[in-house]
Amino acid sequence: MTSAIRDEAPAPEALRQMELFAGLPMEALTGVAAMARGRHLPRETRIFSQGDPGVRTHAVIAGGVRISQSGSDGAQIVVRFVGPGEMFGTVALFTDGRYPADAVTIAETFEASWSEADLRILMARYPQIAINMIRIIGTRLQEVQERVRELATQNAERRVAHAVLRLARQAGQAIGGGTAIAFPLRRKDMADIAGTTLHTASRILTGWTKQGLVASRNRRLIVLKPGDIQRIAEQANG
Amino acid sequence: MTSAIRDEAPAPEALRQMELFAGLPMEALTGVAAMARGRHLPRETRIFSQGDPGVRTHAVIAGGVRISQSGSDGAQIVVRFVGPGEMFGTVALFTDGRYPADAVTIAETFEASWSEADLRILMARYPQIAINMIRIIGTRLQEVQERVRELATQNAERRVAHAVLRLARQAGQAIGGGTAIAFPLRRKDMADIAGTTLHTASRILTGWTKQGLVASRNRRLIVLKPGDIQRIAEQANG
DNA sequence: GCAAGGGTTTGCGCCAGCGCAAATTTTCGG
DNA sequence: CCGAAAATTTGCGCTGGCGCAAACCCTTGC
Repeated sequence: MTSAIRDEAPAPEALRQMELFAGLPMEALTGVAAMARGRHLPRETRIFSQGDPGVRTHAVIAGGVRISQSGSDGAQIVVRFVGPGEMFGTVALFTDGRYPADAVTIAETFEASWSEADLRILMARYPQIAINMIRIIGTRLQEVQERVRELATQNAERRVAHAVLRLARQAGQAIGGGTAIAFPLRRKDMADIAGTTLHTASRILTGWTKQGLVASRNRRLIVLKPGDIQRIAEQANG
Repeated sequence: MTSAIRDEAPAPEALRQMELFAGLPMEALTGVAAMARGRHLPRETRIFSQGDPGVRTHAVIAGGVRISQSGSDGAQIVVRFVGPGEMFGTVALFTDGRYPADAVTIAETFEASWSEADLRILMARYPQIAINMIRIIGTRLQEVQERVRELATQNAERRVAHAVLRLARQAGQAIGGGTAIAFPLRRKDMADIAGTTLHTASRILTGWTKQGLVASRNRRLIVLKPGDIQRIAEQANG
């Protein structure tokens, strides 16, 4: 999977895994692949910045990207982490044409992208792509909505628990005795995801570590007892 | 505008105003109108409940609808208020087929709706509808994202200020010396929108009333000094 | 191997705002 | 117009978690 990280067009087989192109015939995937620009990027590379005119739609083939947003005041939050097979920067095309957030790689990453013009051509030719996109954005809308509810009603520990479970589901890989989250994550990242501060996130995770619920190996979080974390996420406040 | 509240198909002209059908030829609108089911509903009528299988897409022609969501714990938030020309219940069609929230009228309302089958037929015939829907959901995604950032980084007063401004922009109508929000809004509603409690929302709004920034006339909030509220919304915390 | 710098942990004080409860006002049916 | 029910306002005490600051630890380059 990580063996093919080079600067070239992505393989049609890789695209089949992608939510946006699901259900397309092989012949279509070949066309999609031909229109793609593939790029191999080192970690901590900025792909686009908030406010940039959004001319391309992106997808992660391998690696990971952090999407973060900052307000007119300095305040910053992490919108989400994008892993293999997921799209990002798509919404900009159809709204005001500007990227609503920053995108920065968090590891060595192979990324594919399509121009707005090409994507519209593809959509016109294969309406399934438009339907897929509605489903993708719709699902994301529901997830973000869920996050709003969490922020409004749950305390910090529950929010961190939810964030950890979400990340494990999205980017977890089995490791001896637990599930490791693929990306390296700083405490600040966890805090920004869960909507709390560095300090509070640190306290919570340290507490969990002492209880043996999670562990950390060089910036990578390992979930040892998902059941217990689940319980924290679900328990009533207080 | 409110004169035509009766139980019948909506006029094609009314549909032209709707974001989902923008840019369609008149002949298409006639078809869309023919497929619609129009209903006149008294206030506090439940249109659908969270978890119901989502078989129809809805639009408000006149009146207003409150969309609220409750978690597995009892906690509840107001997702948004839907005014004339806006759609609701659309996302359910393309994701898991269940409504993700409750919809209840907050005033006498004329609502139109389309079946999933009809909507898919329309989309196949007029691809512009699919594009419109992507833009609508995309815009909403950005707004909700914004709300996440607010909740994570701003204090209660700023959040209430943002909520009031958003409502005034969305459903404001000029009234002698100010902008009135069309719907009747309880303190609890304001609290749920801003992600705070009934009590805190009450204190804040009472404070503003004493300073002459807002006024209340039978449940309807009137914004007297939008500039000052804007300033509160933008000021740094503390 | 060591020093420098970034990331993390932790102690401590403080306050925004939650929650309870009671008083007050508004709404609404009859 | 009256009384009951609902909504709103307000006082008060308490606490989660923020913010500062210091100490600690772990990487990374030389």
